[in-house]
Amino acid sequence: MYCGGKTRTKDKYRVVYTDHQRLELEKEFHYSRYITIRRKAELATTLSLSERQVKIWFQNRRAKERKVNKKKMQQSQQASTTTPTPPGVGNPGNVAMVTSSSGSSGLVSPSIPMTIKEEY
DNA sequence: TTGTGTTTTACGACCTCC
DNA sequence: GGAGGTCGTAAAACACAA
Repeated sequence: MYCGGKTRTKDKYRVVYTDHQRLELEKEFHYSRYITIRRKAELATTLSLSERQVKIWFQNRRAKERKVNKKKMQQSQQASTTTPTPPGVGNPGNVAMVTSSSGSSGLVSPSIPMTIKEEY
């Protein structure tokens, strides 16, 4: 399913996205962590990227978020073990929210929704 | 500078859902 | 079977202390 052909060429192992491209992708990610087919096509056009690149970017972005959340959880657990605070008090990272829907939006159900209804 | 650790693109392998 | 998900990883780009 190569959308735009090979992007990893000999002289360019990977390209660095511009600030504008990153910003737009981040905005879309903030709106919804799983992009729809339609939005993916739109973003790809407006940002001069291939749909494959947009898809990969979202995959990597979710991976990054999971990594950060994991780190946060470990830190909060360490804090709770080192300092004997009563459970349920504090927990700066909102752990309950972090585990399934992974934080910010809460738009996403824990089991990954393959069929996201098309907004717009 | 430069050595090193982290972040960012891109891909392959494997899995799930329709 | 195809599309798209996670996970692990490669390698360039970047940040930053020494």
